[in-house]
Amino acid sequence: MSDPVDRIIDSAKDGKSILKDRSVLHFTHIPNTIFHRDAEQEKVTQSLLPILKHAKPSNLLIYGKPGTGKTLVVKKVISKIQERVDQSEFPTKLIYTNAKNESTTTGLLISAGRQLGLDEKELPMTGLATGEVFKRLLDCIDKNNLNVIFVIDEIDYLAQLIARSHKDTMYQLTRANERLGRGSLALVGISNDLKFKEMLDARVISGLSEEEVVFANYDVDQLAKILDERIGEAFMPDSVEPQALSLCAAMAAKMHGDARRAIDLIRVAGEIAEREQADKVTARHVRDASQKIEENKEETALKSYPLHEKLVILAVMRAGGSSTGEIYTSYKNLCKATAQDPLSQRRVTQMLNEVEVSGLIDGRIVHQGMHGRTKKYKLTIPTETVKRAFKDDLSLEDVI
DNA sequence: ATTCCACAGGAAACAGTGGTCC
DNA sequence: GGACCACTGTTTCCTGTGGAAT
Repeated sequence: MSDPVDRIIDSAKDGKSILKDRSVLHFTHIPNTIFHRDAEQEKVTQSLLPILKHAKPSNLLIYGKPGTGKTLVVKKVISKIQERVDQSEFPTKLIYTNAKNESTTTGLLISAGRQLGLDEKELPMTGLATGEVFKRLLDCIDKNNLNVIFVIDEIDYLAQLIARSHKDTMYQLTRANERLGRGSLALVGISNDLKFKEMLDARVISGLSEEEVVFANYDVDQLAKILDERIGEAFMPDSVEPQALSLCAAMAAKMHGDARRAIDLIRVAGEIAEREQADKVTARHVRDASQKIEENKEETALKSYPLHEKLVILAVMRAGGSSTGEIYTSYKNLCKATAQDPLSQRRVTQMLNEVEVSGLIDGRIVHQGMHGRTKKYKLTIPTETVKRAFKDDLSLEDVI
């Protein structure tokens, strides 16, 4: 019997690859043509165009579900504009941040500052008041006479952060030009959530949405066309069955027409097919890929939780379908078994809500009349997935 | 009609960490 | 070195809830 490691390496080396260029299937890849987005590209270009005439562009708000090509279009337009602008005479600067990656509003401003070239000394990560961080940012723009386009992806998260911290960062950002002597700052907000404006102050809304562009969801045919183009670049000729392509498009169309999801699916399906040394990617590979993506997502989410959240999830698993009170009792027992100090019931209720948002557990309010009101929780994923995700956590060894 | 249960969930306060600024 | 700041994670306190029981 040959060595299993050698056998796999040898077969991979000898087997012919059906994937030609997998980087094309990565989400950062910007394709040459962005299908079905001509009107949106025109609108975005129009509103940023004033910068070519040395004037301040309008603030712009872009809406659309994930995977509708919003970020792609913005990046393309800005890179084209940057090619045309005379940098020596009219220095333009693009700053891109994703609000989802920042846990605080100050963090977002500091990330912007770094991209403007401010170092740790000029703009420290911590210790400064938000107003001071903002002032240093504006000073930098003013001093260098910069014309900045500040793209904030997933701006709805920023709105949530602001709602939590009661700061007026967003208002200050939209009115930054009033404080700038030289240079300018234009905001491009990208949001997945059409209703996010409801969270904002009327003053901020008027400042932010001088122009708006809405990206519609892709339908099955449009997704199929996008996939066809990417497959042509990424795979060897005739290595993806038409049924596999159609299934990918159909599955992604069900998820509000998410092109990114469609591309992920075909990539993972391709990798599965390649591992099996199949000649072609089939519909079965796509179904396997879909299942694998889901499982990975759940396991990663479970693993990323802190210890007490994990204990709460285990408590829900043990007391499946029970009320908050019963779950709390189960949680306290788990704490005892793992030698942890239990947190308050209020905090555990809060954690249950947080976990519910992620979709791993499902909560339903039940009115029991004389027996009060409670919320009953149950796991939405198999208990096996939870056990698999937690098995490497040493502090949970005794309770799994 | 009123009472009562078993919580849900908002608000405020607090403790602790890790930093800057003067 | 003390005042100040941002932030996280938590506790404490409190009000609200809807239907069964009385």
